[in-house]
Amino acid sequence: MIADALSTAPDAPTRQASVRLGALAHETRLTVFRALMRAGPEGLAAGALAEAAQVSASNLSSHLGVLLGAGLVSVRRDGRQRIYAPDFEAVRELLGFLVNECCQGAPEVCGGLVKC
Amino acid sequence: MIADALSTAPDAPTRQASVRLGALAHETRLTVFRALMRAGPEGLAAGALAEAAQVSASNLSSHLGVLLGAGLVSVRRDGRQRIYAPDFEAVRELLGFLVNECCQGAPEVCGGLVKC
DNA sequence: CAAATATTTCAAGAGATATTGAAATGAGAA
DNA sequence: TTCTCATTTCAATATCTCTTGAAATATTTG
Repeated sequence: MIADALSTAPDAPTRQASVRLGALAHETRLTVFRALMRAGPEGLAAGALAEAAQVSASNLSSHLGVLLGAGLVSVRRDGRQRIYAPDFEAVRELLGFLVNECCQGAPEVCGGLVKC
Repeated sequence: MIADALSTAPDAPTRQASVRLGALAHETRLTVFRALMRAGPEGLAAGALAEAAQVSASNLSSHLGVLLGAGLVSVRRDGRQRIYAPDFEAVRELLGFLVNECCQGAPEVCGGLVKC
């Protein structure tokens, strides 16, 4: 599909949002993602995440690949471990997309949501 | 699995959030959901949604079933059409879950997000 | 260098989801 | 009643996604 001027392909933000939502739409990945958000920019090693989520290293690794592919996390190497950290900008984008969607129809849905 | 005191099954909110995220994690469904949010409580007929998302009636119907199963939308019958409407309470719950997760690690991610 | 550690990659099988088109259902209109 | 319209249900197929375990890779330590 080189040029699809006549098709109704969803726009890029919608596509990206659905990829990111899909990345979070798995209990193991959501658990891992929550742990990373709690950990903050420092991040956590893959091993620590495997333990937190109670899954095998290889299973975890494939889930981390999905989160990475969605751009929700990043990795860096530290010695023999790999440290994963949340990508806050991506999270902000995703939340912004959802909030904007919901506010269009119902501002009251969002009001009072952010109580940081 | 009647009693899983020793297992590390994710808690109910996490499970519910992952089901709802999964329901939104599809371009057709996300498009449909956006249209419903924009339409507001009045909702939209299945036919209108099929046209908006450019998919067949039967394909749309199965996607609506997923959104319904996740509790993100409700249906009512009006003559021979079925009108779908967003469930704002469910949306609020989901956004609240995400925002709380992200605020735990990084309050600044959420700040200034709600500009309704 | 050899051993140990942390993690990823790969391949295979299982399971879940998506897409189609045809048939069924349930109104309302003629 | 019979026709048409709006929508769902069903069954079949196709396509992803998950999970596993074994093997590969990279890095530090002895």
